[in-house]
Amino acid sequence: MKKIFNMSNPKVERVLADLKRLGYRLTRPRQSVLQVLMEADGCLRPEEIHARARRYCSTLGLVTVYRTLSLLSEMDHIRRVHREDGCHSYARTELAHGHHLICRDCHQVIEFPGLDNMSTLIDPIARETGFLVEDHMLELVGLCPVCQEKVEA
Amino acid sequence: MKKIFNMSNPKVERVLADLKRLGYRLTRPRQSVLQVLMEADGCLRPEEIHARARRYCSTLGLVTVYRTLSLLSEMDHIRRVHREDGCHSYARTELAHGHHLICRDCHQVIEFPGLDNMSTLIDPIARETGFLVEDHMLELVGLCPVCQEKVEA
DNA sequence: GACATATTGAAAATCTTTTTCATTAATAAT
DNA sequence: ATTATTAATGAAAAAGATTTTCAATATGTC
Repeated sequence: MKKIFNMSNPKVERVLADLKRLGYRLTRPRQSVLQVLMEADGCLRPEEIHARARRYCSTLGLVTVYRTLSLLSEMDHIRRVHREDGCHSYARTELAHGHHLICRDCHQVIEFPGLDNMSTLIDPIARETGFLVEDHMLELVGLCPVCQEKVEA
Repeated sequence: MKKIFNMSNPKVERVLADLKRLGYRLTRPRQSVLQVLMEADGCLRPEEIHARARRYCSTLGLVTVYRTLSLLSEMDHIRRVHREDGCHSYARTELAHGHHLICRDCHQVIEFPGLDNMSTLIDPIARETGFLVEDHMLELVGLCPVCQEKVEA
């Protein structure tokens, strides 16, 4: 299938090429979910992704959204973010990589650097405890500047 | 109601006193859940807590486990820990406080210090982004020494 | 364009967690 | 101790999120 969007987004292109490379089909439902994820500047819940992606593929089912999220996660093009309520959100790896700052009001996600500091934090702990640390998750939750004003107003 | 355990656990005692102070009743179901949480050295899922606490209170329902977990969380005697699969586990605050190191195999939780380092990590980020950081969550996931050997064996 | 089959959507199933509500039991008053 | 008050409980049902099943569909290949 040909691409369904006229204005090609380089991020989308890259993932499509990768899907193709691995032998996956470039279906309309997949492209619609991908497009939504790549044009978003924050993390989205499966339900939100479904709603938005329907604008590009009206027959899209929620199940396919889950399946696509799972596929894209495995390929590490998106990352799963844990929400306080126990559900999950997803954001493109670029945003979710490393650590993130999540606005509890607008759900905007900002990535921040600090990976170097992390290993200085983690290494001594690993040494002391004998743990083999395979992964770490740091999430800061708070209010972004815009939502702070909303609260004050 | 009188305490249901002969050997009193000081951690349990302290929470019971606090419950009493706040006007909550010291019921057998509550005491059984509390006992399980305070004698555990790791984090447990509601289902596991239910299974274990039934040994002390055979009529205990899962619903009451959830209600008690929610109450004890609010009182900050236990903390909720996010699991990779999206479910939650609970551990007494003593264990869960600050940051934790979770063994992905045996689910043991080890607390580690490093809170001081955290604010040196967080403060500059808050300054740069304008975010009001209200909470942070750092979880390290890996293999504890015992489970590392199990894998190698 | 036709074929083989990966992918899809809908419905049903799972699983965790919450809500509802009549019953039970802890506490305080007697 | 007995009784009254009402917080707390358990069972069942509801609510959500996510996964599985399966027949129908659409993609990439020949």
